[in-house]
Amino acid sequence: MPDKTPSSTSTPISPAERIRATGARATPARIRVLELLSSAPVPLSHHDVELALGDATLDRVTLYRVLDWLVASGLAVKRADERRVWRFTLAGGGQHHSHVHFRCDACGRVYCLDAPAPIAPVMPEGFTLARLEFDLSGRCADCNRSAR
Amino acid sequence: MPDKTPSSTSTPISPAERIRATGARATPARIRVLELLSSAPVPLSHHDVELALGDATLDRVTLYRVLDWLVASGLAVKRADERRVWRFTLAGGGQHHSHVHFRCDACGRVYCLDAPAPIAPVMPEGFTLARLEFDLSGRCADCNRSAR
DNA sequence: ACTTCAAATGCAACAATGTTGCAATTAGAT
DNA sequence: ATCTAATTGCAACATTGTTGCATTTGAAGT
Ligand SMILES: [Mn+2]
Ligand SMILES: [Mn+2]
Ligand SMILES: [Zn+2]
Ligand SMILES: [Zn+2]
Repeated sequence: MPDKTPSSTSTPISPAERIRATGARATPARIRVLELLSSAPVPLSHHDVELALGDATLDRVTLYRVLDWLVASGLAVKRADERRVWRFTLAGGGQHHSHVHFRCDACGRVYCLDAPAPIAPVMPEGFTLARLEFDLSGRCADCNRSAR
Repeated sequence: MPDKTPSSTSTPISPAERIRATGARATPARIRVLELLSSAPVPLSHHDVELALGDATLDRVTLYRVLDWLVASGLAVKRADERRVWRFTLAGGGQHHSHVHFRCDACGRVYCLDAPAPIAPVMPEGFTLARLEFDLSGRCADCNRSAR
């Protein structure tokens, strides 16, 4: 049964459409950046996006504004990585969360452990839990070895 | 029974002594900053220290170097706060670790839950676990209420 | 198609935070 | 008191982020 939804085609919503759906203008800058976030396998920093845009470069300030607008409009999510760099991901896809990470205090590398995420504690009344992250730190094998 | 430790007085080790114990020079800059960290009830940022130094101001770069040296020498610990500002604490006091935090995505406030810290997973061979942190995020009661 | 105008952009200027190179100073050993 | 490597101060630079304002443009209406 293909496409029975009233007043919509079966085509997945395009970046431009998702932008217009918020009531704002679908500009090339927003479309291009949203496309990048959509296809990126990992969260992108401001700098990553700058590089990925290549010759079709946006003004630096415009890019800051586009990224923040995407977040404000609910289309993207902004998170600081372990090096305190802001990274942006497409909103909605809850699948990448609940990781268990180990950060080496010596070399800074981050390891993604495949331990099961711990069970969420009971939240205080009225709180909504969206994401849960378990971060461990210490020294990695490499650094322990080279330290003697 | 006061003070029976061999070759030491009962006086707590002074900042200058702790610095010399590392083999480095006890300079006014290092002593002053270490004193500040010792008496601070909360982790201090570079800027906090600048302000606290008042008229006895150090050069900005020297302060960066002193703080980083304190960390490298093991006398202090450097951690990013939830606003991505580096904050420094006296090392050793292990009591503040293994907290469970909740950060509200809407208002940014951080709540310190009193849930028990989860059990550490088995570490890969050669890894040393130093600290473990369980971070939850979502919306707090205040923000959920005002959102409707 | 043409007009209209708030929304979005580009650009210049600024601010905050952190880094590097190097000459001058100084802690602490002899 | 002298000596010297460790530390400091300063100038210059880099990166990341913000603000004000003149110009351009998406898209709604004609
Ligand atoms: Mn860049
Ligand atoms: Mn400052
Ligand atoms: Zn390591
Ligand atoms: Zn809140």
